[in-house]
Amino acid sequence: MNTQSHTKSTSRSLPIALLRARETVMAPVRDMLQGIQLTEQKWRILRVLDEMGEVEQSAIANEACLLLPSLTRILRTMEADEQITRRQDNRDKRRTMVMITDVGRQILKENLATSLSISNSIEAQMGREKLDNLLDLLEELQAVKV
Amino acid sequence: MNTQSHTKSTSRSLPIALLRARETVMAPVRDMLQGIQLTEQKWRILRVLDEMGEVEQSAIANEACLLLPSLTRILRTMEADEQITRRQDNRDKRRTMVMITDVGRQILKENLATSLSISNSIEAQMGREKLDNLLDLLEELQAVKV
DNA sequence: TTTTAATAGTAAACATGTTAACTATAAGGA
DNA sequence: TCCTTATAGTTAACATGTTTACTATTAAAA
Repeated sequence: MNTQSHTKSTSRSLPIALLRARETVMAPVRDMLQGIQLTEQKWRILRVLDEMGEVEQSAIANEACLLLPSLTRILRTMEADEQITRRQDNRDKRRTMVMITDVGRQILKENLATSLSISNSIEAQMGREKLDNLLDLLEELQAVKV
Repeated sequence: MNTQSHTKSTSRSLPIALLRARETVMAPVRDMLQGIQLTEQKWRILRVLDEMGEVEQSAIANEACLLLPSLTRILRTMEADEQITRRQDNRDKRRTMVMITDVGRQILKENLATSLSISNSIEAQMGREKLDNLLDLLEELQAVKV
């Protein structure tokens, strides 16, 4: 008898189930990104910036689910690659405002079709209803206070 | 109009929703682990080993959702800390068999209660039914071929 | 106002994620 | 058997995750 015989088996463990599910979804996205020298994180950042316009770094971190120290490093290379621009905010000099560039937008544009076809493939196999159900449950889980 | 106006907003994006949900679930687990100098990955490895007995590294990687190069490094420190043992398999000398030690089991034992109370707290707030529903959907998503 | 506390971001250190190249061993086919 | 291919694992290099400590600036309290 093992130590955790009273616990859920790892196969029915929420953290691992979330991890595995994410692996499945991200595998084809990573294939796409590898072709264009972009990491999953940079892709998320570009999408958030395109969606939100010029925003401060904390907002990006929040939306793209990254910690600020990681973001600092990633934005440094993205700025060097001219995918984004950064400038100090005038009102609050602690803030750095970040914006996507045309280069960044071009990357999104060029990969939109592939990205969409991946989503569509998942939707086709799971069904719209189940997918919505899943997203609702995930949103609810996020809101839990542990 | 932004580039991805035809795409799902990031808030309704499956990869980010999975990431966020995982953050919520793992936050209290990380708090627990930080107190005992253990990373989330080492915790997963100990649980898998306790559950599966002596297994080869590929099996651990598979179960704990880790890549072999990561596992190689992590097991090296866990072996030094005497939480696991490793030995070459006689039949197939390519394989390394890994086993949890008493030290490792003790760590699990000492944190079982906390781990359980975290699970229970989530279950209490989401409800058993929804949680099962979520786990089923995640399992189904994992099985999708993209 | 002066002090104190909070916020935004960076730096450093160490662990893990990720890919590619490599070694050793085993399995299969000619 | 010899050659080829596949498998298990390691190493190296670079990117990100994670925590702690730090700077600069702003807000709030005394």
